[in-house]
Amino acid sequence: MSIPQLEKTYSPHDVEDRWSQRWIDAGLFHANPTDSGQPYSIVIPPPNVTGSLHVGHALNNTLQDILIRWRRMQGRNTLWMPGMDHAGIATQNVVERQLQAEGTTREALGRKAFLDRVWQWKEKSGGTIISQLKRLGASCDWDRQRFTMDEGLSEAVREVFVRLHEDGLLYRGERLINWCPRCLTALSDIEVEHEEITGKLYTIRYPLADDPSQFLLVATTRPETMLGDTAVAVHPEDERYRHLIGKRVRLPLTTRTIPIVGDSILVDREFGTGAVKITPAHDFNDFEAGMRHALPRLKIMDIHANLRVEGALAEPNVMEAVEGLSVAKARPKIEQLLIDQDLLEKAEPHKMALGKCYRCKTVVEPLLSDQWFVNIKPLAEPAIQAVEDGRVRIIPEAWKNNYLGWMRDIKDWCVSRQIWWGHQIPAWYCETCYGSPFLRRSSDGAPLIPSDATVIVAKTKPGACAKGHSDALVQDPDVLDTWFSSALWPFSTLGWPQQTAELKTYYPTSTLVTGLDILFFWVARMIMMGLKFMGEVPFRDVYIHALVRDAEGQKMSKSKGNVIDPLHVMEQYGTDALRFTLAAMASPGRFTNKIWNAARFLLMHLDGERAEVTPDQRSFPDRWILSRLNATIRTVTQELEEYRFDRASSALYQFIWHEYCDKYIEMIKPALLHPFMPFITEEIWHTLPHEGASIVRQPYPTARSDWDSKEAEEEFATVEECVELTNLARGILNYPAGQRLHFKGHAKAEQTRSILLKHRQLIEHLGNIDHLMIGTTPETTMPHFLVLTRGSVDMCRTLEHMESIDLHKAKENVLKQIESLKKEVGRTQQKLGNSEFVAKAPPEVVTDHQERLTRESRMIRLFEQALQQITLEQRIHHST
RNA sequence: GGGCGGAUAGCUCAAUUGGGAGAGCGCUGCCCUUACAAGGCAGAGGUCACAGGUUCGAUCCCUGUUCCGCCUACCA
Repeated sequence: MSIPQLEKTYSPHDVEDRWSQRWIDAGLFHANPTDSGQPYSIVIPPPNVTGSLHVGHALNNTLQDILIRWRRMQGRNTLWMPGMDHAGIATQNVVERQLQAEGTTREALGRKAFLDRVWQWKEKSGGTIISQLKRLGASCDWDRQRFTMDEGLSEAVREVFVRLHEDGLLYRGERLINWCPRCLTALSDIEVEHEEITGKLYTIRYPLADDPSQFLLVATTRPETMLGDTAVAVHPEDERYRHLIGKRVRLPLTTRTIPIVGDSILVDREFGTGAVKITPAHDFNDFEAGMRHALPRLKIMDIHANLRVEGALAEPNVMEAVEGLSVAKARPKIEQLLIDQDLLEKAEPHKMALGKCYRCKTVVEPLLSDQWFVNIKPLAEPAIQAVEDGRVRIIPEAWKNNYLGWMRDIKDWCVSRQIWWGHQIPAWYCETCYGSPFLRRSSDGAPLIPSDATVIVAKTKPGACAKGHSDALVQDPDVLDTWFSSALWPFSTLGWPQQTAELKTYYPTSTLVTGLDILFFWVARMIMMGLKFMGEVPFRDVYIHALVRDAEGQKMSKSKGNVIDPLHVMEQYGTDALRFTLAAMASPGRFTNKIWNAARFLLMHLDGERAEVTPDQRSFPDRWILSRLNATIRTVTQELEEYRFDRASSALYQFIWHEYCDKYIEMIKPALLHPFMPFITEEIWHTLPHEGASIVRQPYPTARSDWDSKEAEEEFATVEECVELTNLARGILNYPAGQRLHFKGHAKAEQTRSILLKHRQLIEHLGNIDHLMIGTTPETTMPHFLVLTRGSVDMCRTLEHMESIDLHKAKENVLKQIESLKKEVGRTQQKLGNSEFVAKAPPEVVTDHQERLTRESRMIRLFEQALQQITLEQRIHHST
């Protein structure tokens, strides 16, 4: 039977398309809870339904796939659960932009029609990233794909919401929250990005009410909010201001007076003037201070962050100047008005942090509104414990402290969002009980539920309220934070709240693979929710991988235009090349071709029947490479256990390229490499003699002790030493690379001599040697030999073909060698001359230095002889 | 402001318990040697950020400094 041959170069595209489809058709990635094998499961970090594959996804999913394929080949009952996230704000933004292009808005469409529209979009083009993940070779169980807005997962969301509420871990209330004036929704604390900017610190004169000739100097970075001031605070122990506490100041630009209060928490005596204005409705600290002093909250901004100062009793010209303006536009107006009234003491440059929406980078404003919050401390406590006692391992461990620090200082989680795309909050209010219809929000017509309306939380719409009214129940118009549903992902995807076989088999999952950027957004919340609702951690190991950065170390982002498109890399070099590069952080392209050609070479030489041969019947090169293969199997397996993808890949690279390709070309074992490079290994595996339908389910190689061969490895080391010495001699004497030469080898020990005799032909072949003589004494007789030494062997080089070498250059090379050797000898001698070193260093270190000295000295002597020989040759050469 | 991590070859990074620092890419030179020029062989290139300390000996341990990154924070 003829053996199929490979094409001259590897063509990734055909191979990848073919195998992707066959793997899926054959159901090779499908997991079954009743299958044998210890379960191994991973839930995918669900990509946004709007997303497309970027290099971060490629890295994240490559690493997961390596783990999954490896464990599957090890015979584990392996599940990789795929799916997508509905990404509330991001997705809503996408569809709203489409509407804008069509000249309409979501408000014009109405909630129902808008949501239909989003679903339509999702069905049509929402799954781009899934097909891209398939192209990456991700061996997910695609039959089980989930979406956070699926009915099952939505049920889980409602269940969790109701139970949290029953347990007093969820409440609704009016608080100051982070508000994005562009997305028109509340954000949680961690959805705000802080950016350091240089603003101005304004010092403003607030006249005392009972003596307007006297001023209290107040420092602020946000002068426009002064219209909402309801007090000024000083430190109660500050001698400068103590006597003013209880008095009032006239609030500039308004007709109001406000009290001076003493507050040791808010006021830092060292900063600014030591007096600070309090604006409880527009600043988080001031909100707290306002509570302490029972101050009124005066709202002066609308949801677009435009000034609405009706209630502020602003002076008419002030009102006229700033009403309806954005913060950015109002600030210089206020500054000018203060200057006009001679109330601005100074304005100095000042560094400060500015909060921006992580989705759209709009400046967020603290805004007073009714929102839903998760009472997080009782959930955080067990989640801290789980990491502290190691039920969840964070790898690398350096991030553990990061997690613990954040969790210990965690704040209540604002989970309501004022958008439409998402899980609508399962809470109802009775307008009949309330006594009047709820107001309609001006922006979108949704009901504006007052803080004091009685709330009914239930999984489905109740038939009637507690008092039996059934005709005017209104559902909360808000939806939940996207991360609320993704926090449930490890168990909601497995069927919870139903007690499914999947849940029983695959929960807790084995490993979570993610980037650091969502440690708090997602990982921490999954741990909290998993412990609360499953009574067990959601995963054993969290592996946190690096974020992919560009040449300047910047995060990649579309707006910076510094993204590497993984699809482009796959196009150019193939998927396996991308995967291996990401795993190893090596450079792309070459490795696949190397493997391809090694396999090609093998196939050219494969013929006849292949019988199983025991190791001791094998040839020397066979025994050596098997022993090295064994070592590689052990290393790769060990490194994968420890999530050292980089070291595992470099071990594979080292073995395949340098040991297998460079030194041994007679056989191949692609299976070990399969998890890293699934396509090319599958393709090669099928051309090789094999049993079974796919490499995907082949047993992962394990080291077998009968392949270990210390003798073969030692013998090969000697062979290599000889070859390296001949190469060195070639280099020094600058012979052309291809020229075949004579050498004479001398072994210092009888055992080494027999190795040389045994492998004479191999050395001749690898060293491109015409004839290797093996002598008993090194030939140092002038003028015929150059002798080099290393470890156990001397190599003598007959000085022949002198016409083809540059003697002058050779001399230079030898002198250079001598020079550097002498330097080393000097250092070694100095050390050995130090009596303290000899006395205190461990004996083996001293011995090592002595041996080094002997070796180095001998090499100098040999090179000096060589120098004489060359000089002599030069003379002969000249005289002829 | 606080915390964490980092600074090693031109670039990206290794070096597990303190005893002459390595790889990949890039660079230089020589080779199209029938598996592979996306290749082979050889080579150059490092005050291990800086200053002290401990030690016979420090890239490694300790202290301080500088610079960079990330997280976090209410100096208005």
